[in-house]
Amino acid sequence: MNIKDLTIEQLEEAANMLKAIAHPMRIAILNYLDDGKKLTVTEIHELLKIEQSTTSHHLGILKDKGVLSSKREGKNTYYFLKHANLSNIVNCVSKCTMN
Amino acid sequence: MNIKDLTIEQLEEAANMLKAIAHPMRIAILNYLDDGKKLTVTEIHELLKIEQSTTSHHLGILKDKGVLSSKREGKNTYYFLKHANLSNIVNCVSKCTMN
DNA sequence: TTAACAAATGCAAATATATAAATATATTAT
DNA sequence: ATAATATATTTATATATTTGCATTTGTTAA
Repeated sequence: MNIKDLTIEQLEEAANMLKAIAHPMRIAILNYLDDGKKLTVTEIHELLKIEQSTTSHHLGILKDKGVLSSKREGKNTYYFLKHANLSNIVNCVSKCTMN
Repeated sequence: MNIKDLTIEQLEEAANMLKAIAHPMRIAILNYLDDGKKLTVTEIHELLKIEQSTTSHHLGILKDKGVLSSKREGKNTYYFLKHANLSNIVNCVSKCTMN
């Protein structure tokens, strides 16, 4: 299938995924989750110094749009990249800002 | 410089770039502009079957955020990718939708 | 300079998103 | 069952984005 022939639904799915990533705090989250790292909501909330509810909200968006997965272990929920290659997107754009 | 140490300004710039891309019509536009192709506003407006002003608006956003460049030739303005590697982002996300 | 075409801009209404405070739910230990 | 901790959800307000119509600006040819 040619990439130019994406249906409107596929374009929307791709856009939703990118939209999920396209936020300063969510990019910062993804930068911490490279190399298969797994972090809890509290760890991320402390690393980024943002509200717990805001952190949970951002993680929910990333999970809902297929960027992250999560796994509960006791009281904690660990979040991690669903597809390792999604790091490339963040790396690529982040590098564009380092000139 | 470590990618984890991006400043808030750099995170915002990266987010703005991704936000520019993260729209169904704009992804469709970028899919047409691979391999260094150059297309006019009218060509894109006809290919995508969207209003001329809407097309121009989307192209303006992509240019403003550093995704596209443009070059006027007579009555036409040609738009093209500013950095060839930005195709990777679109390819990567688009492929995620083709499973 | 006027007509015709190409592209960009101003505007308004509809829709979507971000944030944080407050509250609710889930899990574990006592 | 209660307390303590971790996470998620609800809600409200503020802000941003999308779209197309109408208009304006830029360019070429007659």
